[in-house]
Amino acid sequence: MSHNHKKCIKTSLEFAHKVSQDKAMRLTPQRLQVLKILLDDHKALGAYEILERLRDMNLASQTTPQPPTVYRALDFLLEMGLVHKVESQNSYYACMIERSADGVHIAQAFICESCGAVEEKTAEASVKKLYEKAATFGFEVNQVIMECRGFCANCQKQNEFFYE
Amino acid sequence: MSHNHKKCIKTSLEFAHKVSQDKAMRLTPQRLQVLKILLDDHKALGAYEILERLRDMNLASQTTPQPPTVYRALDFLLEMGLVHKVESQNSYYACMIERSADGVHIAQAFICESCGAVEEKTAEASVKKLYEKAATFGFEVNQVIMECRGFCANCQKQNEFFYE
DNA sequence: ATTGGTATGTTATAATATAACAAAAAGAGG
DNA sequence: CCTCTTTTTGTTATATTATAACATACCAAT
Ligand SMILES: [Zn+2]
Ligand SMILES: [Zn+2]
Ligand SMILES: [Zn+2]
Ligand SMILES: [Zn+2]
Repeated sequence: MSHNHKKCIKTSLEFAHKVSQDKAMRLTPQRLQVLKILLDDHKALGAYEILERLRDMNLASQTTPQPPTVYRALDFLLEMGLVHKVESQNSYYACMIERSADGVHIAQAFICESCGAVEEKTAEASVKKLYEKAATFGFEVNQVIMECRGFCANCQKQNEFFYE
Repeated sequence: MSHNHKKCIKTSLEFAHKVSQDKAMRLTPQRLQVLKILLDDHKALGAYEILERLRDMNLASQTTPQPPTVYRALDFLLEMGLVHKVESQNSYYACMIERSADGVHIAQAFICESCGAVEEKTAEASVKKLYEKAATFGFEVNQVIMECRGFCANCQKQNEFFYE
């Protein structure tokens, strides 16, 4: 997945500010810091990895960030739809799809088990089928979790020799 | 979800024995005990809930089961496709769909957030769409996780007054 | 019987997440 | 600006989920 990641970050941050304003929610410096850590690249990080980076970034400060700090920031960012959780590995990544006004949406994550990269895609088709299935037995859907684990195109190339 | 649960358990156990034989894997008493605990009803249990029940069942024995005992049994049952994990709540439930020879399959779990019941369905349509999406960017799928959280038909009925 | 693989028992600890409460900061209204 | 209320942050402790490591027991095949 090669792209202009600087621009990618810029767009995401602009959207984050916008959606926070719209919802009258406060994207405080701490929350922003966590978001930036996750935007750093397209990988999912565990809460304690985020904590480490947060500490690295705040060596000058008098206080050392603690776990609740990270989890609170994540709660906020998840709520705003700016970050998603990879349930199958208890890790978190910054949303990377173009969104309309509202930040909240169903994410479909493709997680590479070799390099750890996460590709997020919209999932209208699969989700539609899933809703149809739910309807067949009267299930009312609140939340959909779709995760796909495997190998990204890059890692397949790099490991071609395995298949010879 | 009303059905003949006695028969439901019987069928599942028979299948478990069969698939273990076929794969030359050993469905030992401990593993069987954990499976039976999960078959008890169509809910997902956490590993430590399973542990408690296991302890209750083995009060007579000299030894008290420990966490690794549960996790090892779960690893086995997951591997055999006899049990699935609900990634979004770190819990486990016994597979409840009719399966062909091989026990391993993609499960689609509908989890009621009110009563905790899990309905498992086959998900061919959604999964097909998901594979198609993966193909568009060369992603090689190893594992698919599909979980749907919401309210089952029963709980909707019982809470109708909420919507008045 | 010996051996090599598999399963279990046991202890300790790692990794993930939250409770609870105090202090500080921010926003709303006068 | 001052006060009140709500939200956010700091801090300590602890709950919850999962695995490492190593010893022992079991089982099956030579
Ligand atoms: Zn990018
Ligand atoms: Zn997203
Ligand atoms: Zn049943
Ligand atoms: Zn199943």
